[in-house]
Amino acid sequence: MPLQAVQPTRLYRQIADQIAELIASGEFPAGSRLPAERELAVTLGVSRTSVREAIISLEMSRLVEVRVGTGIFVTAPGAHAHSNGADAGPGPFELLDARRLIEGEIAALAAKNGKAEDFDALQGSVASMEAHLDDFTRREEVDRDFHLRIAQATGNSSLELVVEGLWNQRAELWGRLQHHFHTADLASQTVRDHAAIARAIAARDPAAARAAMHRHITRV
Amino acid sequence: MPLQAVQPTRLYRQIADQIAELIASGEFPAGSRLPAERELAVTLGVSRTSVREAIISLEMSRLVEVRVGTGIFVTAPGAHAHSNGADAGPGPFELLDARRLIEGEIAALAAKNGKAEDFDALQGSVASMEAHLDDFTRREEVDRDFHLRIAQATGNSSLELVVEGLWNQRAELWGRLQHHFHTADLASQTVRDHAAIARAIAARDPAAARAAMHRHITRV
DNA sequence: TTGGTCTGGTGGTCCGACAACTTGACCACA
DNA sequence: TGTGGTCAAGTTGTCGGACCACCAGACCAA
Repeated sequence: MPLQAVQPTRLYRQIADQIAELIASGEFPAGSRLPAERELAVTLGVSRTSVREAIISLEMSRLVEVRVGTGIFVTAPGAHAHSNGADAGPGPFELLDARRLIEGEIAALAAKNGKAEDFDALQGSVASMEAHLDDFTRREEVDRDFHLRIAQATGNSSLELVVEGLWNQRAELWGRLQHHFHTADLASQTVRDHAAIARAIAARDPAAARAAMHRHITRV
Repeated sequence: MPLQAVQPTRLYRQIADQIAELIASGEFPAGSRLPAERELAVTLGVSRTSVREAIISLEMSRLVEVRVGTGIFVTAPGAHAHSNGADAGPGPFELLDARRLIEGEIAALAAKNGKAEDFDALQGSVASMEAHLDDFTRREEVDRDFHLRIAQATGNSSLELVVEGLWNQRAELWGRLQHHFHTADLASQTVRDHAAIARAIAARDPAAARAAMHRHITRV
């Protein structure tokens, strides 16, 4: 197994992850106020600058809303319905259904068309996720990357764009969703699922690949 | 019209927008390096802190990639090609392959889940195309509309977005492709194909719907 | 009751400093 | 020749402190 690249973990990401997890765990319910930036900085033992950067990244993910002079608030689910009005967007179950259908077929096609280097890349992605089991943000990136690589393995860049679109839908959903189940259990389950999918694809078994992908997404 | 609420514009937002526009306009091509943070700060007449916050927001949007100790780079990976003219993007055959795979499955699902009103809409779309056989632009619209309605018939708005994405890819392709075969023959063949697909879906026959869609796209 | 003022707390921005890192040039040694 | 070490310049990362604008609530006077 080749060595994998390491990269420095930036502080603001760790902070953002911690806060995101607290929100997900219900420590900070939707609509509640977070501690002040200065207070967070002292509590976390970092500078206010870093806290601010973390808050901005959370704001970008629509997890949090900053009100000048007042405080930082956990985004309430129905908050931006007013500005968007009619555009409800697809629900999480629709998205998962769509992914099961499409990514299942793509996995099958990847098993048929994939090349050795694609299989290696998938294997590497699984290993990378295993190595970052406790890094929430990193895990999300690797997860997305894994599914994109499968699409890449089909040799069809159009399909790659389709999968990218699906993940963008997912990102949009993220802001509207209140709770997030991100336990250690689920993370390791995801790793196992990914490994199974990678195996089926590498074995060039389209039916097994499709089935493994279906199982994976159903479980999610 | 009553007064509308004003909101304070935060600096990092304005900066991020400016940089994003420069990237979109090709001023900073994919893969190129942005000026250093300090330099940007001087150029924009703001503090480095604000520039950093803007960069983080761009990083969150995957528009930009920060390499510690080296610089800030416009995200380049060979995946997509919107702003970069040199990059090939998906070819027409890739796109058709992708459409055959995905729209085939969607047609099958539409046959399973579709409602009577969906079938009517499809039927209406076919009739509309028949009525505008010699109007090129109108035909294109109806064609796109037909495929979108099928996705709609699945009752899954996520899939609708996927099909929309595929047609956007197609639109982009046209910008690069000069000529098109648009004979009267092909037009009437398309009408017949669409009619066959609509029939199969209305008959709630998933296998037939998938097969009809495959035949249609293969012919194109 | 109404409107003004004050006050404490909050986020927004700026500045200067230093640490950690990357890169390339240069140099000593085998 | 080339291998590895050292150094310097430039970059992002983090820090602490400072000041400003803004918000909310308390308080007060007409």
